[in-house]
Amino acid sequence: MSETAERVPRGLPAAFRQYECGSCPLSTLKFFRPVSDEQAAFVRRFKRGEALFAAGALILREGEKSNSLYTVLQGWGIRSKVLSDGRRQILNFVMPGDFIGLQTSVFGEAEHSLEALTEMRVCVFDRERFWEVYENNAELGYELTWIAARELQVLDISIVSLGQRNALERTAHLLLDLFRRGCQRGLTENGRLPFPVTQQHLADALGMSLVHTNKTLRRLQELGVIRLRSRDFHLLDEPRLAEIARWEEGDEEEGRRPYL
Amino acid sequence: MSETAERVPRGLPAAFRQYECGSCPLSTLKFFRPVSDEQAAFVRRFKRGEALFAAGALILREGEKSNSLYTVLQGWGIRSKVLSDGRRQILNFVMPGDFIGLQTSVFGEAEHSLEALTEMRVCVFDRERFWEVYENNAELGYELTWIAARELQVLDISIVSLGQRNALERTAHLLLDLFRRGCQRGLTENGRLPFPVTQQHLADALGMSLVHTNKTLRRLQELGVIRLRSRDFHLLDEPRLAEIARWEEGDEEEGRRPYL
DNA sequence: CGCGACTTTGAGGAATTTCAATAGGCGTGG
DNA sequence: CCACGCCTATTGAAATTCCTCAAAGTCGCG
Repeated sequence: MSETAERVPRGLPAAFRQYECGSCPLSTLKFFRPVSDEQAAFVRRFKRGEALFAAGALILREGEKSNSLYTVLQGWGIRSKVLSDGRRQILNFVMPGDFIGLQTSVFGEAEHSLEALTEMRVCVFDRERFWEVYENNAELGYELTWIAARELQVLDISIVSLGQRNALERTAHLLLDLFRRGCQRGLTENGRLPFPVTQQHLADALGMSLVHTNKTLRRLQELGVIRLRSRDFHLLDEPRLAEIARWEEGDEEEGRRPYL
Repeated sequence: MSETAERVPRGLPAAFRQYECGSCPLSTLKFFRPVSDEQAAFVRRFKRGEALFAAGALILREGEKSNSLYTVLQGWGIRSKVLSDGRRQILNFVMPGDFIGLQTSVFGEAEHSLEALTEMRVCVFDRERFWEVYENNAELGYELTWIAARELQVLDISIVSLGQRNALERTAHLLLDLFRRGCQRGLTENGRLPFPVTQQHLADALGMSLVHTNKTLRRLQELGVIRLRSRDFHLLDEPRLAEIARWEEGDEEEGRRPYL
Protein backbone atom coordinates (compact mmCIF):
# COMPACT_ATOMS: atom_id res chain seq x y z
CA MET A 1 0.00 0.00 0.00
CA SER A 2 2.95 2.32 0.17
CA GLU A 3 5.90 1.05 -1.85
CA THR A 4 4.76 2.85 -4.98
CA ALA A 5 6.02 6.38 -5.54
CA GLU A 6 3.72 9.18 -4.44
CA ARG A 7 3.81 10.61 -7.90
CA VAL A 8 3.78 8.12 -10.71
CA PRO A 9 5.69 9.28 -13.77
CA ARG A 10 4.28 9.11 -17.25
CA GLY A 11 5.02 6.21 -19.46
CA LEU A 12 4.51 2.80 -18.05
CA PRO A 13 2.53 2.80 -14.85
CA ALA A 14 3.69 1.32 -11.63
CA ALA A 15 2.84 -2.31 -12.02
CA PHE A 16 1.55 -4.53 -14.75
CA ARG A 17 -0.43 -7.70 -14.89
CA GLN A 18 -2.36 -9.28 -17.65
CA TYR A 19 -5.78 -10.63 -16.90
CA GLU A 20 -8.26 -11.94 -19.37
CA CYS A 21 -11.33 -9.76 -19.68
CA GLY A 22 -13.44 -12.78 -18.98
CA SER A 23 -12.03 -12.97 -15.48
CA CYS A 24 -12.22 -9.25 -14.91
CA PRO A 25 -13.45 -8.52 -11.40
CA LEU A 26 -16.17 -6.33 -12.87
CA SER A 27 -17.63 -9.16 -14.86
CA THR A 28 -19.25 -10.68 -11.81
CA LEU A 29 -21.25 -7.60 -10.90
CA LYS A 30 -24.88 -7.71 -11.84
CA PHE A 31 -24.71 -3.99 -12.37
CA PHE A 32 -22.82 -4.43 -15.60
CA ARG A 33 -23.96 -6.07 -18.75
CA PRO A 34 -22.19 -9.24 -19.82
CA VAL A 35 -20.34 -9.04 -23.10
CA SER A 36 -19.86 -11.54 -25.84
CA ASP A 37 -16.57 -13.37 -26.18
CA GLU A 38 -15.84 -11.69 -29.46
CA GLN A 39 -16.47 -8.25 -28.03
CA ALA A 40 -14.18 -9.03 -25.14
CA ALA A 41 -11.57 -10.25 -27.58
CA PHE A 42 -11.84 -7.06 -29.54
CA VAL A 43 -11.44 -4.86 -26.52
CA ARG A 44 -8.50 -6.96 -25.47
CA ARG A 45 -6.59 -5.67 -28.48
CA PHE A 46 -6.57 -2.16 -27.10
CA LYS A 47 -5.68 -3.09 -23.61
CA ARG A 48 -2.17 -2.11 -22.77
CA GLY A 49 -2.24 -3.84 -19.46
CA GLU A 50 -3.22 -3.17 -15.93
CA ALA A 51 -1.70 -0.71 -13.56
CA LEU A 52 -1.65 -0.61 -9.83
CA PHE A 53 -1.39 2.73 -8.11
CA ALA A 54 -0.73 3.34 -4.47
CA ALA A 55 -3.17 5.31 -2.38
CA GLY A 56 -2.40 8.96 -2.88
CA ALA A 57 -0.79 8.50 -6.29
CA LEU A 58 -1.46 11.14 -8.90
CA ILE A 59 -2.51 9.15 -11.91
CA LEU A 60 -3.27 12.06 -14.17
CA ARG A 61 -2.15 15.64 -13.79
CA GLU A 62 -4.26 18.48 -15.09
CA GLY A 63 -2.68 19.95 -18.18
CA GLU A 64 -0.34 17.09 -18.82
CA LYS A 65 -0.40 14.87 -21.82
CA SER A 66 -1.94 11.47 -21.41
CA ASN A 67 -2.09 8.71 -23.94
CA SER A 68 -4.16 6.40 -21.83
CA LEU A 69 -7.77 5.70 -21.09
CA TYR A 70 -8.76 3.79 -18.01
CA THR A 71 -11.38 1.53 -16.67
CA VAL A 72 -11.24 1.31 -12.92
CA LEU A 73 -11.04 -2.24 -11.65
CA GLN A 74 -10.55 -1.70 -7.94
CA GLY A 75 -10.32 1.15 -5.53
CA TRP A 76 -11.51 4.73 -5.29
CA GLY A 77 -10.20 7.84 -6.95
CA ILE A 78 -11.09 11.48 -7.38
CA ARG A 79 -11.28 13.54 -10.50
CA SER A 80 -10.56 17.20 -9.80
CA LYS A 81 -9.61 20.60 -11.14
CA VAL A 82 -7.87 23.42 -9.34
CA LEU A 83 -8.00 27.15 -9.90
CA SER A 84 -4.69 28.93 -10.23
CA ASP A 85 -5.09 30.33 -6.72
CA GLY A 86 -5.31 26.85 -5.31
CA ARG A 87 -8.99 26.29 -4.77
CA ARG A 88 -9.79 22.72 -5.66
CA GLN A 89 -13.04 21.28 -6.92
CA ILE A 90 -13.56 17.56 -6.91
CA LEU A 91 -15.58 16.79 -10.02
CA ASN A 92 -16.55 13.32 -8.94
CA PHE A 93 -15.52 10.23 -7.10
CA VAL A 94 -14.40 7.38 -9.23
CA MET A 95 -15.22 3.76 -8.46
CA PRO A 96 -14.78 0.35 -10.02
CA GLY A 97 -16.42 0.22 -13.40
CA ASP A 98 -15.98 3.89 -14.17
CA PHE A 99 -14.39 4.75 -17.44
CA ILE A 100 -11.98 7.66 -17.43
CA GLY A 101 -10.39 9.68 -20.13
CA LEU A 102 -13.19 10.80 -22.40
CA GLN A 103 -13.16 14.19 -20.70
CA THR A 104 -9.66 14.67 -21.91
CA SER A 105 -9.27 16.80 -24.99
CA VAL A 106 -8.46 15.17 -28.28
CA PHE A 107 -5.00 16.53 -28.13
CA GLY A 108 -4.55 14.36 -25.13
CA GLU A 109 -4.23 17.18 -22.62
CA ALA A 110 -5.90 16.13 -19.45
CA GLU A 111 -8.34 18.78 -18.32
CA HIS A 112 -8.54 17.34 -14.85
CA SER A 113 -6.42 15.48 -12.38
CA LEU A 114 -7.02 11.97 -11.24
CA GLU A 115 -5.80 10.84 -7.87
CA ALA A 116 -6.00 7.48 -6.21
CA LEU A 117 -7.79 7.57 -2.89
CA THR A 118 -7.06 3.99 -2.08
CA GLU A 119 -4.82 1.55 -3.79
CA MET A 120 -6.26 1.49 -7.24
CA ARG A 121 -6.11 -1.00 -10.04
CA VAL A 122 -6.99 0.17 -13.50
CA CYS A 123 -7.23 -1.34 -16.91
CA VAL A 124 -5.19 0.76 -19.32
CA PHE A 125 -6.20 1.39 -22.91
CA ASP A 126 -4.29 3.03 -25.67
CA ARG A 127 -5.65 6.42 -26.56
CA GLU A 128 -3.72 6.52 -29.80
CA ARG A 129 -5.69 3.60 -31.07
CA PHE A 130 -9.00 4.95 -29.93
CA TRP A 131 -9.98 5.73 -33.44
CA GLU A 132 -9.66 2.09 -34.50
CA VAL A 133 -12.59 1.20 -32.31
CA TYR A 134 -14.90 3.18 -34.48
CA GLU A 135 -13.38 1.82 -37.63
CA ASN A 136 -13.60 -1.78 -36.62
CA ASN A 137 -16.39 -2.21 -34.15
CA ALA A 138 -19.39 0.00 -34.59
CA GLU A 139 -21.19 -1.46 -31.65
CA LEU A 140 -18.43 -0.57 -29.27
CA GLY A 141 -18.19 2.92 -30.70
CA TYR A 142 -21.87 3.33 -30.02
CA GLU A 143 -21.33 2.08 -26.53
CA LEU A 144 -18.64 4.65 -25.93
CA THR A 145 -20.86 7.51 -26.94
CA TRP A 146 -23.46 6.07 -24.68
CA ILE A 147 -21.08 5.98 -21.77
CA ALA A 148 -20.16 9.58 -22.40
CA ALA A 149 -23.82 10.49 -22.57
CA ARG A 150 -24.46 8.94 -19.22
CA GLU A 151 -21.54 10.78 -17.80
CA LEU A 152 -23.19 13.95 -19.06
CA GLN A 153 -26.30 13.13 -17.11
CA VAL A 154 -24.30 12.55 -13.98
CA LEU A 155 -22.61 15.91 -14.29
CA ASP A 156 -25.94 17.60 -14.92
CA ILE A 157 -27.14 16.17 -11.65
CA SER A 158 -24.10 17.50 -9.84
CA ILE A 159 -24.71 20.91 -11.27
CA VAL A 160 -28.25 20.91 -9.96
CA SER A 161 -26.97 19.93 -6.56
CA LEU A 162 -24.29 22.59 -6.43
CA GLY A 163 -26.60 25.26 -7.73
CA GLN A 164 -29.81 24.54 -5.89
CA ARG A 165 -29.34 22.38 -2.85
CA ASN A 166 -28.23 23.83 0.45
CA ALA A 167 -25.46 22.39 2.55
CA LEU A 168 -27.53 19.73 4.27
CA GLU A 169 -29.34 18.60 1.15
CA ARG A 170 -26.19 18.65 -0.91
CA THR A 171 -24.22 16.63 1.58
CA ALA A 172 -27.00 14.11 1.95
CA HIS A 173 -27.31 13.83 -1.80
CA LEU A 174 -23.64 13.16 -2.31
CA LEU A 175 -23.50 10.59 0.45
CA LEU A 176 -26.52 8.78 -0.86
CA ASP A 177 -25.11 8.81 -4.34
CA LEU A 178 -21.81 7.38 -3.17
CA PHE A 179 -23.54 4.74 -1.17
CA ARG A 180 -25.76 3.62 -3.99
CA ARG A 181 -22.95 3.56 -6.46
CA GLY A 182 -20.86 1.63 -4.01
CA CYS A 183 -23.73 -0.77 -3.70
CA GLN A 184 -23.89 -1.31 -7.43
CA ARG A 185 -20.21 -2.05 -7.51
CA GLY A 186 -20.54 -4.57 -4.77
CA LEU A 187 -18.64 -2.58 -2.18
CA THR A 188 -21.29 -2.54 0.51
CA GLU A 189 -21.96 -5.11 3.14
CA ASN A 190 -25.15 -4.96 5.18
CA GLY A 191 -25.53 -1.25 5.10
CA ARG A 192 -21.86 -0.43 5.38
CA LEU A 193 -19.51 1.01 2.84
CA PRO A 194 -15.75 1.19 3.31
CA PHE A 195 -15.21 4.91 2.93
CA PRO A 196 -11.76 6.24 2.08
CA VAL A 197 -13.04 9.78 1.79
CA THR A 198 -12.00 12.49 4.22
CA GLN A 199 -14.15 15.44 5.20
CA GLN A 200 -11.80 17.62 3.21
CA HIS A 201 -12.61 15.58 0.13
CA LEU A 202 -16.30 15.94 0.75
CA ALA A 203 -15.86 19.66 1.27
CA ASP A 204 -14.01 20.03 -2.00
CA ALA A 205 -16.66 18.07 -3.81
CA LEU A 206 -19.54 19.94 -2.23
CA GLY A 207 -18.06 23.37 -2.65
CA MET A 208 -18.24 23.96 1.08
CA SER A 209 -15.67 24.81 3.72
CA LEU A 210 -14.21 22.04 5.77
CA VAL A 211 -15.71 23.39 8.96
CA HIS A 212 -19.17 23.65 7.60
CA THR A 213 -18.91 20.21 6.05
CA ASN A 214 -17.98 18.82 9.43
CA LYS A 215 -20.94 20.48 11.11
CA THR A 216 -23.27 19.29 8.42
CA LEU A 217 -22.08 15.71 8.73
CA ARG A 218 -22.46 15.94 12.44
CA ARG A 219 -26.00 17.07 12.00
CA LEU A 220 -26.80 14.14 9.74
CA GLN A 221 -25.43 11.81 12.35
CA GLU A 222 -27.40 13.46 15.11
CA LEU A 223 -30.48 12.93 13.00
CA GLY A 224 -29.59 9.28 13.04
CA VAL A 225 -29.60 8.72 9.30
CA ILE A 226 -25.93 7.97 8.86
CA ARG A 227 -22.96 6.98 10.89
CA LEU A 228 -19.51 7.95 9.82
CA ARG A 229 -16.66 6.32 11.65
CA SER A 230 -13.10 6.13 10.58
CA ARG A 231 -13.22 5.06 6.98
CA ASP A 232 -16.58 3.39 7.39
CA PHE A 233 -19.88 4.78 6.17
CA HIS A 234 -22.91 3.22 7.75
CA LEU A 235 -26.23 4.11 6.18
CA LEU A 236 -28.85 3.83 8.90
CA ASP A 237 -31.94 5.26 7.28
CA GLU A 238 -31.81 5.34 3.52
CA PRO A 239 -35.35 6.63 2.87
CA ARG A 240 -34.83 9.45 5.30
CA LEU A 241 -31.52 10.36 3.74
CA ALA A 242 -33.12 10.41 0.31
CA GLU A 243 -35.79 12.67 1.69
CA ILE A 244 -33.29 15.08 3.19
CA ALA A 245 -31.31 15.02 -0.03
CA ARG A 246 -34.39 15.88 -2.06
CA TRP A 247 -33.42 12.94 -4.18
CA GLU A 248 -35.17 12.90 -7.54
CA GLU A 249 -36.24 10.03 -9.73
CA GLY A 250 -33.75 10.91 -12.42
CA ASP A 251 -30.85 10.98 -10.01
CA GLU A 252 -30.86 7.23 -10.10
CA GLU A 253 -28.11 5.74 -12.17
CA GLU A 254 -29.73 3.64 -14.83
CA GLY A 255 -27.15 1.00 -15.29
CA ARG A 256 -26.34 -1.74 -17.67
CA ARG A 257 -23.32 -0.67 -19.53
CA PRO A 258 -20.91 -3.38 -20.55
CA TYR A 259 -18.31 -4.02 -17.96
CA LEU A 260 -15.31 -3.47 -20.21
CA MET B 1 -42.27 35.39 -33.41
CA SER B 2 -45.57 34.59 -31.84
CA GLU B 3 -47.77 32.48 -34.11
CA THR B 4 -46.33 29.23 -32.83
CA ALA B 5 -47.98 27.59 -29.87
CA GLU B 6 -46.43 28.21 -26.48
CA ARG B 7 -46.08 24.53 -25.91
CA VAL B 8 -45.14 22.48 -28.89
CA PRO B 9 -46.59 18.98 -28.87
CA ARG B 10 -44.55 15.92 -29.58
CA GLY B 11 -44.39 14.46 -33.00
CA LEU B 12 -43.74 16.81 -35.81
CA PRO B 13 -42.46 20.17 -34.66
CA ALA B 14 -44.07 23.46 -35.43
CA ALA B 15 -42.70 24.33 -38.81
CA PHE B 16 -40.64 22.56 -41.40
CA ARG B 17 -38.27 23.62 -44.07
CA GLN B 18 -35.66 21.73 -45.91
CA TYR B 19 -32.29 23.30 -46.44
CA GLU B 20 -29.24 21.67 -47.85
CA CYS B 21 -26.48 21.22 -45.33
CA GLY B 22 -24.14 23.04 -47.65
CA SER B 23 -26.14 26.21 -47.23
CA CYS B 24 -26.55 25.73 -43.50
CA PRO B 25 -26.09 29.04 -41.71
CA LEU B 26 -23.48 27.44 -39.51
CA SER B 27 -21.29 26.51 -42.47
CA THR B 28 -20.08 30.08 -42.87
CA LEU B 29 -18.71 30.37 -39.34
CA LYS B 30 -14.98 30.00 -39.05
CA PHE B 31 -15.55 28.44 -35.69
CA PHE B 32 -16.74 25.22 -37.23
CA ARG B 33 -14.83 22.84 -39.37
CA PRO B 34 -15.93 22.44 -42.97
CA VAL B 35 -17.18 19.01 -43.92
CA SER B 36 -16.82 17.02 -47.08
CA ASP B 37 -19.71 16.73 -49.48
CA GLU B 38 -20.05 13.06 -48.82
CA GLN B 39 -20.15 13.55 -45.08
CA ALA B 40 -22.80 16.20 -45.50
CA ALA B 41 -24.74 13.87 -47.75
CA PHE B 42 -24.54 11.15 -45.17
CA VAL B 43 -25.79 13.35 -42.38
CA ARG B 44 -28.55 14.55 -44.62
CA ARG B 45 -30.04 11.07 -44.48
CA PHE B 46 -30.77 11.40 -40.82
CA LYS B 47 -32.14 14.86 -40.98
CA ARG B 48 -35.85 14.90 -40.45
CA GLY B 49 -36.15 18.55 -41.25
CA GLU B 50 -35.93 21.85 -39.53
CA ALA B 51 -38.18 23.22 -36.87
CA LEU B 52 -38.92 26.74 -35.85
CA PHE B 53 -39.91 27.43 -32.28
CA ALA B 54 -41.29 30.64 -30.88
CA ALA B 55 -39.55 32.41 -28.04
CA GLY B 56 -40.69 30.80 -24.83
CA ALA B 57 -41.58 27.49 -26.44
CA LEU B 58 -40.81 24.37 -24.46
CA ILE B 59 -38.97 22.21 -26.94
CA LEU B 60 -38.21 19.34 -24.62
CA ARG B 61 -39.82 18.56 -21.32
CA GLU B 62 -37.92 16.84 -18.55
CA GLY B 63 -39.11 13.27 -18.24
CA GLU B 64 -40.90 13.13 -21.53
CA LYS B 65 -40.02 10.90 -24.38
CA SER B 66 -38.13 12.43 -27.24
CA ASN B 67 -37.15 10.78 -30.45
CA SER B 68 -35.23 13.72 -31.77
CA LEU B 69 -31.75 15.12 -31.61
CA TYR B 70 -31.08 18.72 -32.47
CA THR B 71 -28.46 20.99 -33.83
CA VAL B 72 -29.26 24.61 -33.11
CA LEU B 73 -29.21 26.76 -36.21
CA GLN B 74 -30.43 30.08 -34.85
CA GLY B 75 -31.46 31.56 -31.56
CA TRP B 76 -30.81 30.97 -27.89
CA GLY B 77 -32.20 28.33 -25.57
CA ILE B 78 -31.74 27.03 -22.07
CA ARG B 79 -31.25 23.53 -20.88
CA SER B 80 -32.55 23.07 -17.35
CA LYS B 81 -33.70 20.73 -14.62
CA VAL B 82 -36.08 21.43 -11.79
CA LEU B 83 -36.36 19.89 -8.36
CA SER B 84 -39.76 18.66 -7.34
CA ASP B 85 -40.17 21.65 -5.03
CA GLY B 86 -39.76 24.01 -7.94
CA ARG B 87 -36.18 25.15 -7.71
CA ARG B 88 -34.76 25.40 -11.19
CA GLN B 89 -31.19 25.02 -12.30
CA ILE B 90 -30.18 26.15 -15.75
CA LEU B 91 -27.56 23.68 -16.91
CA ASN B 92 -26.35 25.78 -19.76
CA PHE B 93 -27.31 28.23 -22.43
CA VAL B 94 -27.46 26.82 -25.91
CA MET B 95 -26.49 28.73 -28.99
CA PRO B 96 -26.20 28.12 -32.71
CA GLY B 97 -23.96 25.16 -33.39
CA ASP B 98 -24.75 23.36 -30.16
CA PHE B 99 -25.82 19.78 -30.44
CA ILE B 100 -28.55 18.66 -28.08
CA GLY B 101 -29.88 15.30 -27.13
CA LEU B 102 -26.91 13.22 -26.14
CA GLN B 103 -27.69 13.90 -22.51
CA THR B 104 -30.97 12.11 -22.97
CA SER B 105 -31.06 8.54 -21.78
CA VAL B 106 -31.05 5.75 -24.26
CA PHE B 107 -34.63 5.05 -23.57
CA GLY B 108 -35.31 8.45 -24.95
CA GLU B 109 -36.43 10.01 -21.71
CA ALA B 110 -35.25 13.56 -21.63
CA GLU B 111 -33.43 14.22 -18.39
CA HIS B 112 -33.66 17.95 -18.84
CA SER B 113 -35.92 20.54 -20.35
CA LEU B 114 -35.07 22.68 -23.31
CA GLU B 115 -36.72 26.02 -23.71
CA ALA B 116 -36.39 28.57 -26.47
CA LEU B 117 -35.26 31.95 -25.21
CA THR B 118 -35.65 33.60 -28.57
CA GLU B 119 -37.20 32.34 -31.71
CA MET B 120 -35.16 29.27 -32.39
CA ARG B 121 -34.46 27.28 -35.50
CA VAL B 122 -33.15 23.78 -35.09
CA CYS B 123 -32.10 20.98 -37.35
CA VAL B 124 -33.92 17.81 -36.33
CA PHE B 125 -32.37 14.36 -36.45
CA ASP B 126 -33.95 11.02 -35.92
CA ARG B 127 -32.91 9.42 -32.67
CA GLU B 128 -34.24 6.05 -33.74
CA ARG B 129 -31.70 5.91 -36.50
CA PHE B 130 -28.86 7.06 -34.35
CA TRP B 131 -27.36 3.64 -34.33
CA GLU B 132 -27.02 3.60 -38.08
CA VAL B 133 -24.44 6.32 -37.88
CA TYR B 134 -22.04 4.02 -36.13
CA GLU B 135 -22.78 1.19 -38.48
CA ASN B 136 -22.26 3.18 -41.65
CA ASN B 137 -19.92 6.03 -40.92
CA ALA B 138 -17.24 5.41 -38.38
CA GLU B 139 -15.80 8.85 -38.72
CA LEU B 140 -19.04 10.49 -37.77
CA GLY B 141 -19.49 8.14 -34.86
CA TYR B 142 -16.10 9.16 -33.63
CA GLU B 143 -17.07 12.77 -34.05
CA LEU B 144 -20.14 12.27 -31.92
CA THR B 145 -18.19 10.82 -29.08
CA TRP B 146 -15.85 13.73 -29.42
CA ILE B 147 -18.69 16.20 -29.20
CA ALA B 148 -19.96 14.48 -26.09
CA ALA B 149 -16.49 14.55 -24.62
CA ARG B 150 -16.22 18.27 -25.14
CA GLU B 151 -19.57 18.72 -23.55
CA LEU B 152 -18.18 16.87 -20.55
CA GLN B 153 -15.37 19.36 -20.30
CA VAL B 154 -17.79 22.24 -20.41
CA LEU B 155 -19.83 20.78 -17.60
CA ASP B 156 -16.70 20.16 -15.56
CA ILE B 157 -15.91 23.83 -15.89
CA SER B 158 -19.38 24.77 -14.70
CA ILE B 159 -18.98 22.54 -11.70
CA VAL B 160 -15.77 24.27 -10.76
CA SER B 161 -17.48 27.61 -11.06
CA LEU B 162 -20.46 26.63 -8.98
CA GLY B 163 -18.34 24.97 -6.36
CA GLN B 164 -15.43 27.35 -6.01
CA ARG B 165 -16.13 30.79 -7.37
CA ASN B 166 -17.96 33.40 -5.35
CA ALA B 167 -20.85 35.42 -6.68
CA LEU B 168 -18.81 38.07 -8.42
CA GLU B 169 -16.35 35.66 -9.98
CA ARG B 170 -19.06 33.27 -10.98
CA THR B 171 -21.17 35.92 -12.62
CA ALA B 172 -18.19 37.35 -14.45
CA HIS B 173 -17.21 33.90 -15.60
CA LEU B 174 -20.61 33.11 -17.00
CA LEU B 175 -20.90 36.43 -18.78
CA LEU B 176 -17.49 36.09 -20.32
CA ASP B 177 -18.25 32.58 -21.41
CA LEU B 178 -21.49 33.64 -23.03
CA PHE B 179 -19.82 36.52 -24.75
CA ARG B 180 -17.00 34.46 -26.15
CA ARG B 181 -19.31 31.74 -27.31
CA GLY B 182 -21.55 34.33 -28.89
CA CYS B 183 -18.49 35.68 -30.61
CA GLN B 184 -17.57 32.30 -32.03
CA ARG B 185 -21.05 31.92 -33.40
CA GLY B 186 -20.90 35.29 -35.04
CA LEU B 187 -23.49 36.91 -32.81
CA THR B 188 -21.39 39.84 -31.63
CA GLU B 189 -20.89 43.16 -33.30
CA ASN B 190 -18.17 45.50 -32.09
CA GLY B 191 -18.26 44.44 -28.51
CA ARG B 192 -22.00 43.97 -28.29
CA LEU B 193 -24.02 40.83 -27.96
CA PRO B 194 -27.80 40.70 -28.32
CA PHE B 195 -28.74 39.23 -24.98
CA PRO B 196 -32.11 37.57 -24.50
CA VAL B 197 -31.26 36.50 -20.98
CA THR B 198 -33.06 37.92 -17.96
CA GLN B 199 -31.52 38.31 -14.54
CA GLN B 200 -33.72 35.49 -13.38
CA HIS B 201 -32.12 33.25 -15.98
CA LEU B 202 -28.67 34.25 -14.84
CA ALA B 203 -29.67 33.65 -11.24
CA ASP B 204 -30.94 30.16 -12.06
CA ALA B 205 -27.77 29.36 -13.93
CA LEU B 206 -25.48 30.74 -11.25
CA GLY B 207 -27.29 29.17 -8.35
CA MET B 208 -27.86 32.58 -6.79
CA SER B 209 -30.92 34.48 -5.69
CA LEU B 210 -32.38 37.00 -8.06
CA VAL B 211 -31.65 39.86 -5.72
CA HIS B 212 -28.05 38.99 -5.27
CA THR B 213 -27.62 38.46 -8.97
CA ASN B 214 -28.95 41.92 -9.57
CA LYS B 215 -26.57 43.47 -7.10
CA THR B 216 -23.65 41.57 -8.52
CA LEU B 217 -24.43 42.69 -12.05
CA ARG B 218 -24.77 46.22 -10.82
CA ARG B 219 -21.37 45.96 -9.25
CA LEU B 220 -19.81 44.74 -12.48
CA GLN B 221 -21.32 47.69 -14.27
CA GLU B 222 -20.09 50.13 -11.66
CA LEU B 223 -16.64 48.69 -12.17
CA GLY B 224 -17.04 49.62 -15.78
CA VAL B 225 -16.31 46.20 -17.25
CA ILE B 226 -19.71 45.49 -18.72
CA ARG B 227 -22.85 47.30 -19.66
CA LEU B 228 -26.16 45.54 -19.59
CA ARG B 229 -29.06 47.32 -21.16
CA SER B 230 -32.34 45.87 -22.21
CA ARG B 231 -31.42 42.77 -24.12
CA ASP B 232 -28.00 44.08 -25.05
CA PHE B 233 -24.74 42.99 -23.47
CA HIS B 234 -21.85 45.35 -24.04
CA LEU B 235 -18.45 44.07 -23.02
CA LEU B 236 -16.34 47.10 -22.15
CA ASP B 237 -13.21 45.56 -20.66
CA GLU B 238 -12.66 41.95 -21.55
CA PRO B 239 -9.26 41.46 -19.88
CA ARG B 240 -10.57 42.91 -16.67
CA LEU B 241 -13.64 40.71 -16.78
CA ALA B 242 -11.47 37.65 -17.33
CA GLU B 243 -9.40 38.71 -14.37
CA ILE B 244 -12.41 39.12 -12.13
CA ALA B 245 -13.77 35.80 -13.34
CA ARG B 246 -10.52 34.03 -12.50
CA TRP B 247 -10.70 32.70 -16.00
CA GLU B 248 -8.39 29.75 -16.58
CA GLU B 249 -6.59 28.60 -19.67
CA GLY B 250 -8.63 25.48 -19.93
CA ASP B 251 -11.91 27.35 -19.76
CA GLU B 252 -11.41 28.30 -23.35
CA GLU B 253 -13.52 26.36 -25.76
CA GLU B 254 -11.20 24.62 -28.13
CA GLY B 255 -13.26 24.57 -31.21
CA ARG B 256 -13.26 22.94 -34.56
CA ARG B 257 -16.03 20.49 -34.55
CA PRO B 258 -17.83 19.94 -37.81
CA TYR B 259 -20.76 22.22 -38.20
CA LEU B 260 -23.32 19.51 -38.79
C1' DC C 1 5.60 8.92 23.54
C1' DG C 2 5.20 11.97 19.72
C1' DC C 3 4.24 13.12 15.06
C1' DG C 4 1.03 13.69 11.33
C1' DA C 5 -3.34 13.47 9.38
C1' DC C 6 -7.91 14.04 10.29
C1' DT C 7 -11.96 15.64 13.08
C1' DT C 8 -14.38 18.68 16.23
C1' DT C 9 -15.93 23.06 18.43
C1' DG C 10 -16.73 27.99 19.42
C1' DA C 11 -17.12 32.55 17.90
C1' DG C 12 -17.07 36.57 14.99
C1' DG C 13 -17.66 38.20 10.42
C1' DA C 14 -18.72 38.08 5.52
C1' DA C 15 -21.63 36.45 1.95
C1' DT C 16 -26.01 35.40 0.48
C1' DT C 17 -31.02 34.85 0.98
C1' DT C 18 -35.56 36.36 2.01
C1' DC C 19 -39.00 39.78 2.49
C1' DA C 20 -41.11 43.81 1.04
C1' DA C 21 -41.69 47.54 -1.69
C1' DT C 22 -40.76 50.58 -5.62
C1' DA C 23 -39.62 51.72 -10.31
C1' DG C 24 -39.22 51.12 -15.41
C1' DG C 25 -40.70 49.38 -19.86
C1' DC C 26 -43.80 47.78 -23.05
C1' DG C 27 -48.02 46.25 -25.16
C1' DT C 28 -53.15 46.15 -25.08
C1' DG C 29 -57.60 47.97 -24.69
C1' DG C 30 -60.34 51.96 -23.81
C1' DC D 1 -53.09 59.21 -26.02
C1' DC D 2 -53.56 57.33 -21.52
C1' DA D 3 -54.51 53.79 -18.03
C1' DC D 4 -53.72 49.28 -16.70
C1' DG D 5 -51.46 44.85 -16.36
C1' DC D 6 -47.50 42.19 -16.65
C1' DC D 7 -42.85 41.28 -16.66
C1' DT D 8 -38.36 42.73 -15.39
C1' DA D 9 -35.10 45.42 -12.75
C1' DT D 10 -33.81 47.85 -8.48
C1' DT D 11 -33.25 48.86 -3.54
C1' DG D 12 -33.14 48.61 1.60
C1' DA D 13 -33.14 45.95 5.61
C1' DA D 14 -33.45 41.91 8.45
C1' DA D 15 -32.53 37.05 8.83
C1' DT D 16 -29.68 33.00 7.68
C1' DT D 17 -26.31 30.48 5.93
C1' DC D 18 -21.81 29.75 5.36
C1' DC D 19 -16.88 31.04 5.91
C1' DT D 20 -12.61 32.14 8.39
C1' DC D 21 -9.86 31.99 12.31
C1' DA D 22 -8.16 29.75 16.16
C1' DA D 23 -7.63 26.08 19.19
C1' DA D 24 -8.28 21.42 20.84
C1' DG D 25 -9.25 16.72 20.45
C1' DT D 26 -8.81 12.00 18.35
C1' DC D 27 -6.66 8.28 16.12
C1' DG D 28 -3.19 5.36 13.95
C1' DC D 29 1.41 4.39 13.64
C1' DG D 30 6.53 4.27 14.10
